[in-house]
Amino acid sequence: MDDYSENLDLLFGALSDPTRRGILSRLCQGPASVGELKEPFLMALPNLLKHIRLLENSGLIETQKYGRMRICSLKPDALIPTEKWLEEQHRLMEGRLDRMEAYIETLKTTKAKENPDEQT
Amino acid sequence: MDDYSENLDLLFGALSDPTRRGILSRLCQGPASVGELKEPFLMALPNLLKHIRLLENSGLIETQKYGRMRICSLKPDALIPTEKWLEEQHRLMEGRLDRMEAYIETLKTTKAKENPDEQT
DNA sequence: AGAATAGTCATCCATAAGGGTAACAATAAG
DNA sequence: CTTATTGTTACCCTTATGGATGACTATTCT
Repeated sequence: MDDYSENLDLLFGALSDPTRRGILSRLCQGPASVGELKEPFLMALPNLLKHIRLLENSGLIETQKYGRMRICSLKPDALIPTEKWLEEQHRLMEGRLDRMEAYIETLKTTKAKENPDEQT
Repeated sequence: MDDYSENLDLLFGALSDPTRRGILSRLCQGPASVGELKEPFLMALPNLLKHIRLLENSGLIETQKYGRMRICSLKPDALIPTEKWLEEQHRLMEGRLDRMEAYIETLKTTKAKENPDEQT
């Protein structure tokens, strides 16, 4: 469950742009050509292509040429690593949030007195 | 449930870096100072501070000064928008993936014959 | 006061993002 | 063959990222 690490950069990075999230949402309704995907956006085609390439590179979509058009489609399992990471965060967080005030109190009262070996 | 849109950029962007994900995971175990957060990483403090500032700006963490140290802590609900977005994607995807081959077949066989009103 | 510690600010650098335009395939249609 | 459509490549520009360093502030310790 740590094999995804490298890919998480690309996945979360791909999701960090509204154009790309829009493309993904649209592809949920089925595959679409580059031109179709461009429709809702004002930007020029080459820019949209760059987003598509980035999505492809992240593994979130795949594309295929049919004649002169390129059809893009979702790779539905591609989001799983991101969901796993988020779940893991929740697991780690479990029941540990209430330690916050206690921790800060500890910092203010005990300071370094009892940890003489803690440096750097 | 669409109010999060602007913030998703920042949230997913914040998650797209291993250092920042590492910081978040560590903060699941409770608040920590800037120096403590730096420990596992090789980079210099100023760089780590930039990551912290970015996380803070994304709303994923909050920080507070206690004496000369800055204590960072998770804002536990901050990840919710990302989870909602992912869930929404799943909802949209529901049962629509099997249309893929059919769609492509349609493209190959019917072409534009029966859609004379479809342009641009 | 003086020294150590923890953090911060200012630069610098290389690369990537995200947008644009112009020119150029390649395929399809007439 | 000629033209239109669809996508692609090559640049350009501006800003953001992610790293590094050096100098500096603010607090704490002695």
